[in-house]
Amino acid sequence: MNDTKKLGRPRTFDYDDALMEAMGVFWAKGYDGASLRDLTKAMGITGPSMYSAFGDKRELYLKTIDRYADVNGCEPVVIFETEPDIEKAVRGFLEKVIKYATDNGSGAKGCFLASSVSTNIGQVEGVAERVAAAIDDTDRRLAARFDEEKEKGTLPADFPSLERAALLYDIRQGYMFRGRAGWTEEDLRKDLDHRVQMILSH
Amino acid sequence: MNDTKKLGRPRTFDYDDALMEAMGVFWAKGYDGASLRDLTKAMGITGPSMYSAFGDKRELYLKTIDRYADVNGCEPVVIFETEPDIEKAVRGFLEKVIKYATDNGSGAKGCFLASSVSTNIGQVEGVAERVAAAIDDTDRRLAARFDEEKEKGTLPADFPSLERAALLYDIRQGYMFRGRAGWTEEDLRKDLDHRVQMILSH
DNA sequence: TGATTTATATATTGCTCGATACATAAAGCA
DNA sequence: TGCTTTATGTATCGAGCAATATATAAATCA
Repeated sequence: MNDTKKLGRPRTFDYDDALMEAMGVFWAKGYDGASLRDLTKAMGITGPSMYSAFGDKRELYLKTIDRYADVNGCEPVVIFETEPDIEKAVRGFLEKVIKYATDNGSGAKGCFLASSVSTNIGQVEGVAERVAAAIDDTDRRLAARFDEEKEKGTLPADFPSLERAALLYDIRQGYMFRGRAGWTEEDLRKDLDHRVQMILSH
Repeated sequence: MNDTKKLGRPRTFDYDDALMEAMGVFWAKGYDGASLRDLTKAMGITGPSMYSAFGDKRELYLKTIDRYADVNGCEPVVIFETEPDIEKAVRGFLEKVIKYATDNGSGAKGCFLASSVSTNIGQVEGVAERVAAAIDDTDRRLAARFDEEKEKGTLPADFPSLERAALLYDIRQGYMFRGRAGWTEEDLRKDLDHRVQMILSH
């Protein structure tokens, strides 16, 4: 679209790489906790470069969200979509969610959107719409998989795909919440069987 | 225990009232968003009085949490405990949650703990333990009601009270999340019947 | 080459934050 | 009535924040 050659000194850093680094900082420290110093240091650029390339802190944040939504589908959802057996898919989804929710390793717990960004909904303008779109998208992706199973006959024709998809999503949110409050992987795994059964019950 | 008369000038404001005012500010603006100016103005006291009476901002926050946990049981839970008919109790619980989650009136959405405090778990020391205790307490209160129904014979003897209680709690968390992201009451009410049925299914 | 344009680096801005030093007011105790 | 203790009010602290002004470096275009 815009093929016109650019004038002036070219950027000396990679835009997308810098965005990914910024995402990591926001993920680990949250929006308020991530200072411009933290961000620009991780991105390997100086303050003015950040402002000229991304606008301001808020715009940078929104851009990391958009990038995440475009590229990184949350891993649990990908597992749910690719595992052939539907019961294993549901179980695999929840197991991955539990792993994410209780992994203290990197400092970046859970799905960026569901776990980190979601806490800034009321605080940073533009976040709510993006989170809402992400929830909607995930609901639909999960429901689509259930619909496939209905066509294959693995699930009954009257299986309420969208309701179960939304329930699965909310269960994920519950796990994330409990994980952040200190529940261990072992704790959360206790009613895994029960929940898999509930999701697929008819 | 400590009946010794106090020396010196007595406090000219009511401790508990000030705490409730502070809670309102934290509720509406979050921990970071609530500045000392906001807090002391709402409490009707000056900075030094706040520090001498409550310690610092973080301690004030923790004290509002403890006070909320002691006094204000979340209204949905109370409804669930008092409504005689178990199906109406579950429905009433969820309806109240949806109301809370989508009410834009006061600026203080949802349960203070589940909706506001929970977003600061990783950020403010001492919050995680309190939230964990609150989840645990709520799980048990919900499960206790199911157990009562089992004794009355309204629910089957093998009804998994604790699992359903935890599920009910996580559904609440999901509603809160969607509400904050912009879902309307009408949106959330759509699969209310489905979820009531799931919670009570056997 | 010189002119233009854009990115970078240094240094610094004004602001708000949480927290306090200081002096004063008001209580109990002798 | 002093003396001690605690709360209050004013005024302000240093730190850290997001954001910029200014000058310099590196590219394209004539």
